[in-house]
Amino acid sequence: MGGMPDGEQYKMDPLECQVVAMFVDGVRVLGLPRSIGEIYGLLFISQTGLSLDDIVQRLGISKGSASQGLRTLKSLGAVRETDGGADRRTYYEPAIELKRLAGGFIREQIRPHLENGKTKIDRLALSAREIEDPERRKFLGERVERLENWMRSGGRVLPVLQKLLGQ
Amino acid sequence: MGGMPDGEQYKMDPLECQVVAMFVDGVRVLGLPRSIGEIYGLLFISQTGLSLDDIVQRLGISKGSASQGLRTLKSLGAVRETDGGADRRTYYEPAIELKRLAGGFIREQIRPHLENGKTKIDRLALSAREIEDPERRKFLGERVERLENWMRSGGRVLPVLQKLLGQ
DNA sequence: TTGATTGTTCAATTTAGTTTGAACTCTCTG
DNA sequence: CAGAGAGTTCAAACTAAATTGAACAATCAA
Repeated sequence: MGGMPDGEQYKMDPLECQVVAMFVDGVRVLGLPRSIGEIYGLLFISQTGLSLDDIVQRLGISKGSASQGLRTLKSLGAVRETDGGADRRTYYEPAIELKRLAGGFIREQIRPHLENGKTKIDRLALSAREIEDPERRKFLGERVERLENWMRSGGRVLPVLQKLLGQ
Repeated sequence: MGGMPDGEQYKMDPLECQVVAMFVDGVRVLGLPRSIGEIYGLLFISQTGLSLDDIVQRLGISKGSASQGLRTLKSLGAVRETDGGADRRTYYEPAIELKRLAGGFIREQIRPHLENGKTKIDRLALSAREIEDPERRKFLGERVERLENWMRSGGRVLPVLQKLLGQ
């Protein structure tokens, strides 16, 4: 009789909220959606793996959001699945080694853009060579070269980054 | 009689459009608004400095957007102003050294978040020490330590990054 | 001082991106 | 095979962020 209404029993405590809010801020810098930060933050501060339903309950977000967020986190290598034993559910745990997190982010979010950029610059270089006016053509050639330099620098930096972050 | 309608005479040519589109993509990765990419891209591919009105005309964006975009680019050190001689207008030119661009971005966008994160972790560490349950307290202490490590790594990486990008 | 020109500000609007939730698939159990 | 539980999908609703544009400030010239 009486007692706590359904849905109240899984709320996060203030400290957990603090951590979740911190990660929400953190992922915004990386250009990822809020829910990703919430989910990772909750996992980060939880002592045991959590199921999709646990996450939905504690964060008060929809199953759809949680499912999509977990998919992204998996693709980034930021969470891993563990089999719940007898239970039919999947449980999720966070990867907490910076090396792994940074590696996943670089692989999934940065490298593709670098590749893409290189392709675009190649196309640009072709267009630039077609320009009639020699002075303009020379200028464009210099700019294209500059862009190619930027890309080379980017390519050189990433492995160093990963190395430094890998402890 | 006849002739080109007003507003047509300053449109960008296809190659300029290509470059602008490339930079629009580029800045999105950095979490900056589209207009920033458009403006920087246009300046990057222009042989002479451009006034605010030039930018408005060629990109077909509002004066407000151009003004705000230029402010951000200035704060990032990505454009510099040149005085238009007799002209009362200010002209803008792009900074094209990767070192300068990366340095500005790190200073304006990354460092502040790192500082902010450190503050939040300090507060978190205090909260964590108040927890009654010793097992939970120990776990939280470990997580906080992990966060502090991440921040330290971040702090170490930035100078190296700048060095590598500085040619 | 008045009018013209350049650039800024910010409330309202528009756009882009995220979240929801109902419908669906898959798999397991009895 | 029917039904229940777990998880996914995606169109629609919602929210956050960028852009517009009109009013405003600042500066200069006559």
